[in-house]
Amino acid sequence: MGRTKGRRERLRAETAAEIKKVALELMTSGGPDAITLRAIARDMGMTANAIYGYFATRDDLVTVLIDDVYTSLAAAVDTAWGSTPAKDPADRIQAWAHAFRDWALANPEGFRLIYGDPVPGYRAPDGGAAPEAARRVCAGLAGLADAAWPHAQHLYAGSEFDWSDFDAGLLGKVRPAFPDLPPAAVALALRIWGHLHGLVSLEVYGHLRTQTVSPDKLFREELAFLTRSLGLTTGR
Amino acid sequence: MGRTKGRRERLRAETAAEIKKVALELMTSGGPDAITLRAIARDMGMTANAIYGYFATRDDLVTVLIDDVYTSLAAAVDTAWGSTPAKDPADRIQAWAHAFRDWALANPEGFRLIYGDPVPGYRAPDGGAAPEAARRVCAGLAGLADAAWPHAQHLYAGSEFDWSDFDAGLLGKVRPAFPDLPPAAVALALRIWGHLHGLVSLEVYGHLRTQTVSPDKLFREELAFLTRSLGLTTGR
DNA sequence: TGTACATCAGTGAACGCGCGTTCACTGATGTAC
DNA sequence: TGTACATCAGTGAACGCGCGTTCACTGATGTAC
Repeated sequence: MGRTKGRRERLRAETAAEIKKVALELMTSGGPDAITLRAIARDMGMTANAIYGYFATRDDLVTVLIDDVYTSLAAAVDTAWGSTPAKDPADRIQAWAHAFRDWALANPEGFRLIYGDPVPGYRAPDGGAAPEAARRVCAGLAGLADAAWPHAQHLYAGSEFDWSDFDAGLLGKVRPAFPDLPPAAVALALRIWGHLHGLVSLEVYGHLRTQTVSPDKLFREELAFLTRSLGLTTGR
Repeated sequence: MGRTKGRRERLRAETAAEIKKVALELMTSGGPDAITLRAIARDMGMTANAIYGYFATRDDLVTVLIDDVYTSLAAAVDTAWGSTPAKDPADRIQAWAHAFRDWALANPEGFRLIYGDPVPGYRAPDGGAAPEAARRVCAGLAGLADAAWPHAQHLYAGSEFDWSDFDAGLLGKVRPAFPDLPPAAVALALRIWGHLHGLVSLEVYGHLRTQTVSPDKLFREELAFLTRSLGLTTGR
């Protein structure tokens, strides 16, 4: 009896998952506004209004999509970080960065959904899992700077940054987790984010593939220079 | 008679320019797919079909928009580069990079149009000014690497790149202009592009403003580290 | 085990909307004598 | 300078389309006795 009920629930969950999967696939081929209930239904061999049994509205679907996708990115980078020994900062940084890129290449629609043009007509609601996932990614970046800081801090003696340069919300996330991090290191974290985001988004949006056939080699060289410039030696 | 004819032509050109301006404004507030003939016409107090007097089709309008915008970016970076003395590579690099960022911040819609999600349903035609503008921006980046290479090349002794890593089209643009540039320097140019693109696109898409109130300071520090890591000293 | 009932995933027709595009037109601006 | 004509920017109605969403419904799946 629990069994039969479980079966219905499982089918429900599978259909909901398929709706999300198809929505992301549609986005890959046609941009964020290709996520239409009718197109999803068409792909699944259903009628459009069947989707209302799973999501109250199109915006609800998009919200769940963003939450899912963001959480999956956060999990990917956290896992990579956690499964590298803490004593080797260069390896940890490289693991985090590679996890970031690998996730983006495996989920290009997700990357666009999070970091690209907003879905037309969509406004993010207050709740949802996305803010928490954003916090984790953000804390991950701060962790990169934190790991490197003991070796790199002498390079930042002349940094012009102080706490007032940063958003209070960001500091609220970062300072409790990394109490020893100075403003210059937070700026370093943002710069590292810029480096990673730049190469990855050029690649996801197809601008890099038209220039080089070896984007991974480029990314590896980027990380080699990054860790070297932070005074770290790497085992990789 | 040349006068009166000139007047009509001037009015025509002004209307065409206004259509393009309004189209970009619409994109700012609503993403690329907010560029609809009806919305443009509404903003201008015209009927939608009046636009057909200026552009044969909506895709035509988008094509002209992209051409215009890309050409204006190419002009901005070329001008900045050209108006800095060749003897000071660090200054030239910083001028080029700042021109890139300043242009993007002044034309965020343009930046998204060139580097962001494609306009839904739009396919770029073969002709147009965009490829030429892309070539100029690309050559500009190669110029950055070229300027820095004499000072920086010792850092790239172990580079794994060779000519086969790059797209033939890219090399066709770059090698004639910079015949002395080795593969490692082309990779450097792409990495620099990544750094600039990363910070600028994070800023244009609003991800940086939620973290720091001083994105210019961050960009300046980025360039300071870049030129320093390339073995260049700067007068700025 | 068999039958009557409840649940509920999905249907099919319909709504109002904004879109790109076409068409026949109007009326002001400019031209020719 | 005055009049007849040509140009051409913009109008207004209409088309077919895909969209989100609502509604009353059907029919298979599961439940209770």
